[in-house]
Amino acid sequence: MRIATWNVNSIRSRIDRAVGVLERHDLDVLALQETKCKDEQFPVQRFVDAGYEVAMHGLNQWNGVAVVSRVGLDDVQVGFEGMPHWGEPDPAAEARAIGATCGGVRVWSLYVPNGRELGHPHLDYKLDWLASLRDTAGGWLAADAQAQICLMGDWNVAPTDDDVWDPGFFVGKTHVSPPERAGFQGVVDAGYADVVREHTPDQFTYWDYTQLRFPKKQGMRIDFALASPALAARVTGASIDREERKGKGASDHAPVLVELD
DNA sequence: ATGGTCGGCCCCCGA
Repeated sequence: MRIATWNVNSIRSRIDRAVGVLERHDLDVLALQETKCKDEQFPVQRFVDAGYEVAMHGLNQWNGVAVVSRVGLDDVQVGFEGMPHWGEPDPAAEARAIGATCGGVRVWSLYVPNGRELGHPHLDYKLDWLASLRDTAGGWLAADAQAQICLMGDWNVAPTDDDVWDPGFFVGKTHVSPPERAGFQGVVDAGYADVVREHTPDQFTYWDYTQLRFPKKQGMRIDFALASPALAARVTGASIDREERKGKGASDHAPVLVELD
């Protein structure tokens, strides 16, 4: 089984590339973030034509998440228990998390709040969001230690200084601050392991569109697949599809892929 | 080379 996560930065503008990713990597499941469209605008048929089912949740031109699967798509759930919201009274309205059971694996597509800037209320929202995820996902493992769960998506956190091209550049910026790193670590401490890093040393997943960041290799590692112990035991490999970042019409993120036995 | 932001309720905001 092969699963992946990708911040697609608008599914409508990149549907050809998305189908290409599925087929090139022979993926069973793909978690998408920043779909940037309402559900009725989602190009579902293109995935159906390629042999996949889709569960999505997006209410506006921001955010938006989806799970694409060809190995079943059961028990779809939008948001998680206690998920904080921003602006909208309905937690589901933020469209930042969707989960489904695919081929026996509980897959979550997550789009962690960006935080905007240090001191901004949105950063508090981000930290609250990560804390709620930690508590809820930790609870799933407390209820079933053998659960096969993958929390994957755009975490908007670079957990170590090795995960940014120049730590000096990021002093005073979001994504690297101690509270954000603690928020990420909290989910790890709740029992979820990054199963990609060991297979992709010194690789980034995101390069800003500006300043020629990609050709200059000035990126960040902020997209992760965190697996429960039972699922982590099945991982046989992982990779980051840097090729997908190349050329006209690329997302600013690269797909992150995980192979399971 | 991969190339000088990009996407979307689009001239401004969020990432």
